[in-house]
Order: sequence, then structure tokens, then C-alpha cells
Amino acid sequence: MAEGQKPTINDVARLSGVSKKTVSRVINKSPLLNASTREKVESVIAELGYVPNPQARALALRRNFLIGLIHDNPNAQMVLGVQEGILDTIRDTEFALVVHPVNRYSPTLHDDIRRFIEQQRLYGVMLLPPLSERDDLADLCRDLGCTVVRMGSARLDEDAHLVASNDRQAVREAVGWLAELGHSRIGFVAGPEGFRSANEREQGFLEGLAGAGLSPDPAIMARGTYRFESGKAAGEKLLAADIPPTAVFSSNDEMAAGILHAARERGLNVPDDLSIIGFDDTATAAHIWPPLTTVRWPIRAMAKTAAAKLIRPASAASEPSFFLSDLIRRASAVPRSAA
Amino acid sequence: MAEGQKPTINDVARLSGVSKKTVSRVINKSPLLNASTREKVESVIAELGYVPNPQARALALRRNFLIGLIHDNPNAQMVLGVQEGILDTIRDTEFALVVHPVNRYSPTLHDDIRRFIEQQRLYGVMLLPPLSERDDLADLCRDLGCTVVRMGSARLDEDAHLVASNDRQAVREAVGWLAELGHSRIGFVAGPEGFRSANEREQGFLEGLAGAGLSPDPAIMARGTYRFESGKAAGEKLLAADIPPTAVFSSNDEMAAGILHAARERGLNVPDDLSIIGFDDTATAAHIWPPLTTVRWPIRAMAKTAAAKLIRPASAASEPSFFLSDLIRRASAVPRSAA
DNA sequence: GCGTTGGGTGACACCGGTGTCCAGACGATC
DNA sequence: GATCGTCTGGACACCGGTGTCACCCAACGC
Repeated sequence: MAEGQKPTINDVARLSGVSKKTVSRVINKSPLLNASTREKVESVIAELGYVPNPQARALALRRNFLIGLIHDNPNAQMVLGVQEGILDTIRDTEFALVVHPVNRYSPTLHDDIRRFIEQQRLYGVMLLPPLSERDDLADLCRDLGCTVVRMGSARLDEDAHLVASNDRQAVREAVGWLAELGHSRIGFVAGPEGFRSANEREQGFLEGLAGAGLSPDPAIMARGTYRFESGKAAGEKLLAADIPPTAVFSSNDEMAAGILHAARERGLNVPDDLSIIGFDDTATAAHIWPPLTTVRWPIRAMAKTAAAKLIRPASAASEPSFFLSDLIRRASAVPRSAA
Repeated sequence: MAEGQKPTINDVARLSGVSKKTVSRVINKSPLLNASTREKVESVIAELGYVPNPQARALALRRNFLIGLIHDNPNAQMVLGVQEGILDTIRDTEFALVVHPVNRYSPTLHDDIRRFIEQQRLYGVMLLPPLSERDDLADLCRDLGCTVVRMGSARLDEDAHLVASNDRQAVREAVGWLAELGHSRIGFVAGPEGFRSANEREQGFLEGLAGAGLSPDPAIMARGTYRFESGKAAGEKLLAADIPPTAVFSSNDEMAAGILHAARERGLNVPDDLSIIGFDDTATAAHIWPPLTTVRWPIRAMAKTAAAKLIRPASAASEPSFFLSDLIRRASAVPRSAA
């Protein structure tokens, strides 16, 4: 180690008595190569521990092998799950994952993203919700010469560039489950306006109610911001209704935890007095008391597919780009009490 | 946009009627340049929207501008906090952050890290606990020509390459706080053996007890894995002791949540019957019931400094590399009940 | 035996920057 | 007016790969 410079293609060429071009052919697995030449070169490569310089390769090929992940931290576990999913795909390839958290409220958001992509000459980028819902950002990335994959909770785009989960159906099932448990007065806490996911979940809720022959009551519906505090406030509103709900569906887990706090402060027992279902299956969901029934979407698998669509557009275009979420049944949703 | 190729240094040189070298001098803010020449070139750069190709630069300079973050997901929020801290430093520089989650139990861990660094020709890497505690990994990265910064909870290394938080002191204070609240029977759940952080926190616990004039009792001490389930098991053990504790310090929040579950299942009320303090201040800590008193360490600030040490070793060597954690007082630790 | 074919290989330019070194302009000095 | 030093800026090679194209030579058909 540490004998200074790393070996280059020239060193390999010299030591194996062939031209650099031939070494290049070996590296790139060119088919028109004599087997004995290949073996000779490969043995020299192994001996030297030669690894091609990616920067030189990128320069010569006029394309590089960096894929960017642009997100606005919707939730730490999701972001990390996505990173792991992407790594599942690019491990053992020459690609690397470059992350770039941004602030979606920043007035310089466009410039920020533009600089990131231009400066690193990214090959492709992946957008996470809620950023992925914005067509202007996707267009910006494409104009800059990147292929784009958007993860989201609804079809937004042509299949080849989108990976989605079916939030709407998942919520419909969750609400159906509450109805099965005997609940007929089911509250709802929506996500923030303007979020595709929020809208999808709301539609799912309404469809679920309808499917159970119930009708929505604005008195036990509220809108939150996906944050804990907003969930708590929403819970307070719902529980103060003339006829409070016996069950609530919350559009994400954080807000569900807030509702739980609101219920506790009112002296209610969860789940006996109030069943709660959340969405996302974050770590918190399993660790609060009672453990939260929630919807889990397959983030890592989605991200893995998304990355495949990015780096192997041809072969991955045919892969399914629609993922189904599961209802994880835990202790926070129980049959409606006899009372 | 999209007129195909991006402008290169040659385009800029041609249009401004100077040589590429002069353009290069403008980009690199060389001082021996006539002001009028500089302005002329700068205006052409602006007009063309020219951005230097980082791969070509990296090739010519024989160094590149990628810094790697290697971690084994100790906890999603921490990893994301670190990423944001690093970005705080490298935003507006030419550096980019490449992430590489690994599995520390993988038999190919060394090869995996080696390939990552060699293939991307990383400039520097940052190691997160528990990986950062392993000298073999730090040595591996250094042998591969990277500068290394390790984040951890104890001094491990020369200052220039280490950023640490003082876990021991923080735990000492937390235990002192429990003693102040009147608790004299304080349980402890340690982290897994072989973890520096676990050891530091245990020492802090013992010192805290000693400081309050108390002595440790093995019957109300247990070891966990930093995972929720292990915390629950540890809690069950502690609460089954002949004389159960009235307060417990848990070496992280996840295990604290587990202890809370164990207490609940025994019909105990937290905090009235049992006070609990955790460590890390994860999102969960604030969202469980009751909100968890816990130790928060300044992850983002630490990561920011760590990144500065990586890319500006000279000027950042003098920055402090030791960060203090805070005790966040919430509802899970209260004065010992009169009972 | 000779021309043709085509697989295997190398010479060379090029990708887009930077380092080195040298040349020309210009003012100061003698 | 000649010499010198300083200041600017350019020519050229080089970083480590890849694309293009020409070349060599064995195998083949006639």
C-alpha cells in the first residue's frame, strides 16, 4: 500500500506487453479479444490491483456514473430506506450515490438544484416526495440532461420514470378494516394541502367510507401538516366534536402519535376508547404505546426499482413500477367497544 | 437549454479571444491577471452559463472532490442529521457527498469499503459509529489514500481527525438529575459490549451514581443491543428484581421505549411508578407517551465540523472537536413518588 | 497461388481541464 | 537608447481513459 501513485492503464499495458487500448478492451469485456491475451492482461490487473480511474472514464465517455438523490427530508427513515434501496441496485456497478438534501421553501431551490446537477454533471437524479410531485423540478432536471425517476404515491408521469405506491388503495383497505371492527364513526386527519400523497390518502379514506356504507362528517375530519404537533391539534379538534369518533385514520404516523397524545390528555384510553391507524410504519409506530396499526409501503424495494430504471432504462422499463402497501395490524385498532 | 453539448473551456476561450489557460486562471482566481481580461472572460462565462467539468478537473488535478459517508445505519435520524451537517459545510464548494451504507457483520466489509473508495477515488471519508470505533477500518481508508474523520463518543484519535461528543459527562449529569429528583434506586440498561459509546455511557452511569453517593446494584442493571426488543427484555428483568428500581437510565431511546412497554405490561405507570431517561433524542423520544427525558447530542453541528476538518484540514484543525450533549427534560422523569 | 474476408491489435487523436515554461510588452534603470 | 526585471498571457504536454481507423495475418474460396 501507499507506494504512492495508483497504477494506471499505462502501467498495465506496459507490464503485459500490449497497448492501452487492449487493456481497455479487457476492462470493458470486449468480445473480440483473444482469450490468451485477456488472461494475460487480467493477471497483470490482479497483480497490480489496478482499478480504472472513474474520472478519466467519465471524461472520455462524456457521461458519468453519479446518481443524485434530491429530497427535502420527508422523514428520516424513508430517506434512509431509499438510500439503501438505491445501494441495493448500484452495489457492484460503477455508479455511486450522491445525496443532496434541499429546503423546498428556499427561494433559491431551483438554483440550488441546478448548481448541484451542473457542477457534478450527474447522470440521473431521483426525486422523493414531496419534491417528486413538482413538475417544474422534474423538468429542470431533464433540461439539465439528467434522466429522472420520481417516487410518489400516485401515477404522475410516464411509467419508465416513475415508481409509485398505491396509497389510495391502502387507505381504502385500512378504513375498511376499521369498519369491519365495528366502527361507524371514523375520523380522518389529512395531510397538508397541495401534497399528492395527502390527496390520495384522503380519496382513499372517502372511498373506504363509501365502501362500508358510511358517509363522511366534516366535524370529525381535520387537516394537518404531517408533523406531530399538527396531529395533536387535529386530535383535539376531533375529540371535542359533539359526537366524537371511535376510530381515527391519520395520514401519517407522526400525526397519529399526536392524536394519541391528545386522547391521553383527555383521559381517553387507546385503543379501548379510540382506535387509531397511521401511515408509513416508521420506527415510532412500533415503539409507541399501544403499537400503532399502520400502512407500510415498500420503500426500499421501490427505491431499488427506481434506481434500476435510472441506470438500466432499457431492461428496467418493463419492471413493474407500481407497488402495493400493506396494512400492519397492531394493537392500536381494536373492535369497537360495547359501550 | 438542450442545444446539446455543454460549453467547455475551449468555447469560453474562443469567444473571449484568450487561451484556455487564461480562462483556467479566471476560474481559479489567479491573482496575476489583468482586471480587464478577467472581466471579459467572466462575462463570456456568464453568457454561456459555463460550468467547469469536475471530472476533467479531477483528472488534471489528480485529486477529486467527493467525500464519502460510510455508515451502518445506527439510526436513521442520526445518519440524516449527519448528511445535513456535511451539506451545511460543502454547499457552495465543489465537493459532493457520496453515501455508502454497509453491513458491519458482512464478511466482505473490508472489500466492500475498499472497492467503494478505490472505485470512486474518494478524497476523504467520514466514519459513523459504531464503524468509527474500529481502527482497522480507519486504517484501511487511510491506506487507500483518504483523509479520515471519525465521529464518536470518545476521543479515539488525534484531534484533527476526530469529532466527538462527551457521552460520559452527559450520562453523569442525567443520573445526577435522577438523584436530585430523589431517586436512590436507579437501574441501568447498557448498550452492546464492544461499543465505545456503550462503554462510555456505562462509565458515565457509574460515575453519576458515585457522585450521588449511591452504589451500583447488578440486580437492576442489564445489557441490551440498542434495539427496542432488547430494551423491553432488559426492562422486564429490572422490574422483576426483588427491589425494583424507581428510575432507569437507558443507553438509547429505542431501548427506553422498550422499557416503557415492559413497565406498561406490568401495569406500572410511567413516570409515577418509574422514571425513565434515554439517550439520543430521536423523533420517537418526543412522540411516545410520556415524552422521554433524554440526552441530545448535537449531531448536525458535529457533522458540519467533521466535514470542515475533512475539506479544510488546515483551517479547521483548530476548531473544537469536542461537543457537549444536553439533557432534554421531558415528562418521563419526575420526582420519586412519596410511596 | 492469389485475392478476399474478418478477427485481433495498435497508433493516434481526443475528452476538458491544469502545470510548466517561455515569449512579448512595458516601465524602470543606467 | 540599450538592458533588465516584472507582469501577462499563450503553447504545449499531460492526467487516464475511450473511439476511430488502419493494419496484420490466418483462413478461406476460387
